[in-house]
Amino acid sequence: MTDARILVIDDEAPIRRFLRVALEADGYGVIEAATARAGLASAAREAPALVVLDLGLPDADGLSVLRDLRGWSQIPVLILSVRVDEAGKVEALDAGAQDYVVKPFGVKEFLARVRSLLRDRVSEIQPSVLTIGPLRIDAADHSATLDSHPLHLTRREFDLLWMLASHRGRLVTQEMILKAIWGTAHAGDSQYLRVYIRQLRQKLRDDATNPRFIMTEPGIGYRFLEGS
Amino acid sequence: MTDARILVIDDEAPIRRFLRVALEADGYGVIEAATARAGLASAAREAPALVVLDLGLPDADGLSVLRDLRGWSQIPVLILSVRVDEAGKVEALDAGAQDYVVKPFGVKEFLARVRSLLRDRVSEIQPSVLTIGPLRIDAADHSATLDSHPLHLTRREFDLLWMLASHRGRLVTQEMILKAIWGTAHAGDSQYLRVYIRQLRQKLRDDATNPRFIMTEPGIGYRFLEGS
DNA sequence: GATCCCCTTACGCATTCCTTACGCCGCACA
DNA sequence: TGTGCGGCGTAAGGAATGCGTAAGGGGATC
Repeated sequence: MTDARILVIDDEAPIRRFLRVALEADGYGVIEAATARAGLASAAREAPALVVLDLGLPDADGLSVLRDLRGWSQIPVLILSVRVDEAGKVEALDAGAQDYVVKPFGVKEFLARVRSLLRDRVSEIQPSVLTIGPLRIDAADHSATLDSHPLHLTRREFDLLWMLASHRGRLVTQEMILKAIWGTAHAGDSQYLRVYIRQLRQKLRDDATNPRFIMTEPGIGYRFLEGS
Repeated sequence: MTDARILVIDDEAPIRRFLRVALEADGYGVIEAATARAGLASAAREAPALVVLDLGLPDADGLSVLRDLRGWSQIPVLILSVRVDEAGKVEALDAGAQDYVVKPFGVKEFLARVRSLLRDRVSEIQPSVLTIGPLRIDAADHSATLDSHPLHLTRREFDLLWMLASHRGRLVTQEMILKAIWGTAHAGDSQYLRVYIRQLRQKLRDDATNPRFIMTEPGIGYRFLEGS
């Protein structure tokens, strides 16, 4: 039915498994993350169509995950929580969540809410494999090939490539990239970016002054050029 | 805060009044309809930003209103209902509703859900692209074209162009521009302005004495002329 | 213990920004 | 009609910033 991928951020393995089974039965791909840190990293690397976020994470306040995410992404977020009080709901929704479901919940309602969230955004859903000219990028197994030859990319390099390529044609600001890959605390360290952009370009056999792939937008950020 | 108008379709006058008071307190305009028929007519006539639909209407099944609406409109719909069972929720959400709130409900949560639904549509309402005659300016892209030819603008030049063009037709004082682009500390350095106005005009092929775009208002500021 | 990856620093170069200088025009005033 | 003045437009050069590039240290992994 659909190849939309959904990121589930929850520290409890049974709940993750429960959600995985339910979502996969509806035809979605599921990515799991057990911690806030891993969840944010996955959100940046995988560009899922939806994030299901449990607020009861051990390593960080769930809302801080949401706020961090909203610093660089508009991916819709469905919150799971045991809190039934209004203040908690209001806080989460105002922090940028699209929906809020109280545990325990019915799986049919949950799936219906997921369908509703994804329905209006079908056109924005990223496939897990991008093909741009001679370049092929697979988010599922973090591999990339250029002219059918495998590219040996490090994690940071792949994250950066995916971030740019999944926004192909559009401008991506330095701040967005830094927040997504290095975290909000490093939003000003643009030097990181220059170093990794350089390494990426080298592996893509790209030229900074006459780029095939990564175009610099001086003072703003970068843009991945659209393949013909 | 906002001038979005919300259509409330509910047959019970006290509930309509209750919702009106709450929504207006949050700065929305409210349109009331007491029947399915009147609600659909209002939705078509007023093009509200959001529809709040109570399923317990006397003259028609609430879901039929929703399905009718979805036949010709993508206005987001928030459902109110007394039904707590999953089947009812699933049916409504799958019929095209964006959210489903069970009565009785907390007004704070309700308002937060309204904000959430309207938040995502702001970008659609407020486009980042200006088109003025042969000139096209895209704020999200930081790009501009003149007669379909790309303009190579520096950051300052683009900021200045956007400042003027987004106030098209209206007078913009030197002080406003200087404070916005160079900061309050440079509110008196009108020489900056003259230099960058000059560069902008050059790139826009504009003539200071007989301008197509940027008209000087001596002693006060500048005005971006309206395209015909 | 070797390798790989990430972070960090340094430096040259190009672009952009700021700053200064000067000419023109209209206006006021004599 | 001449003169001074203020505001604007224009030109050019030095300062500052931002980008690309190279290289090396520290820590994790195997």
